[in-house]
Amino acid sequence: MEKKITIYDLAKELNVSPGTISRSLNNHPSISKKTKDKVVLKANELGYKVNKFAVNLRTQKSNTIGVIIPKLDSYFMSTLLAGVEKVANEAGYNLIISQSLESMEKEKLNAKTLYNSGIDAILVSLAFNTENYDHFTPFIKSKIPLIFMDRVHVLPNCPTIVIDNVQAGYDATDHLIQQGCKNIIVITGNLKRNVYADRVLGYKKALKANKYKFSTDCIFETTMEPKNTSDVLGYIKNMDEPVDGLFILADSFAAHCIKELKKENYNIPEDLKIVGFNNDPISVLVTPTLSTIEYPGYNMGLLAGESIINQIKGNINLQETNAISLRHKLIVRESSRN
Amino acid sequence: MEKKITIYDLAKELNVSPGTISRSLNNHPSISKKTKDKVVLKANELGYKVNKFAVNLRTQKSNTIGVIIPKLDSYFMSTLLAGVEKVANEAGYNLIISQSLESMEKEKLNAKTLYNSGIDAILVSLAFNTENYDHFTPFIKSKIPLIFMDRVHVLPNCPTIVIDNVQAGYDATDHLIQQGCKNIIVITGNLKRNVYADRVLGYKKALKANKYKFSTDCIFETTMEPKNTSDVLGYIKNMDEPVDGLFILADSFAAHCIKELKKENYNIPEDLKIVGFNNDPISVLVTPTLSTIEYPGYNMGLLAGESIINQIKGNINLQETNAISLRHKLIVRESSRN
DNA sequence: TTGTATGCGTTATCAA
DNA sequence: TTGATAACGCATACAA
Repeated sequence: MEKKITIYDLAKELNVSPGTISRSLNNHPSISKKTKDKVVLKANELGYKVNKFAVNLRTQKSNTIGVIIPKLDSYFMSTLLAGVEKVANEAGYNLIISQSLESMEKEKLNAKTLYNSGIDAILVSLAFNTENYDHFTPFIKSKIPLIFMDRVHVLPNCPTIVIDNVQAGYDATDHLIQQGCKNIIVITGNLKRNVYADRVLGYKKALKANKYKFSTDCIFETTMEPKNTSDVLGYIKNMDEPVDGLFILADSFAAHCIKELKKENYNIPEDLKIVGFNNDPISVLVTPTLSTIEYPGYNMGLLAGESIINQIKGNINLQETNAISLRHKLIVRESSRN
Repeated sequence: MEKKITIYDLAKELNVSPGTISRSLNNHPSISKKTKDKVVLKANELGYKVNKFAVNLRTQKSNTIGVIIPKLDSYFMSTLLAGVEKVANEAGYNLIISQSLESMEKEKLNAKTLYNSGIDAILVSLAFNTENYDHFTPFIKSKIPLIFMDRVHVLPNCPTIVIDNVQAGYDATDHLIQQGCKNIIVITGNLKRNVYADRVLGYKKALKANKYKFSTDCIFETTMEPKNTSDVLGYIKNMDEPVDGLFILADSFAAHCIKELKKENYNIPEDLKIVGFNNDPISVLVTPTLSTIEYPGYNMGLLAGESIINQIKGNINLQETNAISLRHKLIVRESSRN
């Protein structure tokens, strides 16, 4: 382990050719068991370690998957990543992870870096404000598999892994309506992102199906940072009709809102019913416990990992699996119960 | 971008040698501005992209930092990682992240994989049950910088980045004592890990300083998974003397405990005062809000990133920076207030 | 079953 | 300021 041992050193030691060493180490079928054993033994003895740099150059592959996500420190994302990492690791792939910090510019840089670093495939969840997708074309042109997760965009040959956000939005809204809410407001993140836009779409559909009238006033867009709860409260208080239902598209922000609302003496669920999104652990710890949509982050990660590895290995039918949709579930808790 | 362009292609196009191309692209001082411009222009025109595999092989470096952490999906860890990633990214390094899932065996595998993959340095936070550290010796022997973060172990030439867990444990306990608690129980994770052992040590010190007697019954070790709250409750209820203080070494678990305790009609803080650890976002959302120790995960990540990069670049004095300790802070909230 | 020889795309040394 | 050439360590096509 002191000096770097190469296959040439082993070859010299054992009086065979470097080719034989290489083949033995890679368990090539043409090599006799005897030779293989001999080589492997010697390799361990001398502390031989393959030089991945050479292997990579030779094979033009890195056994590495790149990942771009908005932020590492969110419950959903870290759960998703945990899933991806598990699958990738088991399949012998490493993960290079970078965060866009919700900025398209950083996302572009990350994409470029990852492209140059020679990853075999890439997994992406888009930043809040990404509206140009040219930074992904190099991957497509070079036929490097690209899969979008959760915050997706439709690009040729790039499968997406999502839940049915429209239906989820519908389910949540319909539930609030069934609970008797008359004036339901949606608190959403950036509507450029499919996840939010689709949920809002579902909200509208549910209103329509229940013959409620829709008004754009009922949509409040925010960055969903804790400091912005006061904006939400201010907005709600100034509505003409009293608000009795809140559909907040992220549990963590919903939890902060609940805290503020309680301070202002709103009674939840009596005066105001709330449904969140994600089934973040916070949802069972907050008082009242938060109704929400279960969002299978870990499973999404597992699936994304499996899919991308299948694509790398070429054993997948792209046409058939262009958009994978995972199942969501409405979980009713105290915050929306009568 | 269609066919792979190499420096040879550029050389042929421009009638210069490949060496000149390489030097131009790397902004080597010996090349005239005119040639450089010409080369760069052509490179962009043809969509040239360096082959990192070749660069890595040639230079025997990968500009990549390996990371092993117990779990990606915890607030503290994802925050820590966010910090590391930021610094690394800005310095032009990629992060290869793998999780041990709290298992020493997986940690060993991860270490081996990362070692083989040719990372330039490695950052580690140990699994719950790691008690053998041989899997790190290859890095030390090969002089690959290794820094332990948070869950650390003292190994030659491996700096550690931590907070003063002993003092933090002392502060929390002393606070509970000052609030009038007579019988304080510590709920801890695996005591093999410095973070927990040290906090418990601080707890003992605080008892001693206040002339309280210590009993091993006052320490309850658990995996701190939500499902284990009932064990905690059972334990507390069966104590001879009524418990009036709880020092729970992780906010997330503390939050779950509070929920259970409230169900059992404990009054917090009247009957029972609680201090957690980490200043997890949950601590302000739970009712009552949770007193805790602020744990600077993001800053720890930044520092870890900076330190490891300094070490890679060789501009650091190892002796001087063997153990970096970050500042913690007791945050008093409702759960321990009189 | 094994050996030989070449190339993967760079960087760096030495000469010019 | 530039060119020629030799590594870097491995995998593989082709020969033996």
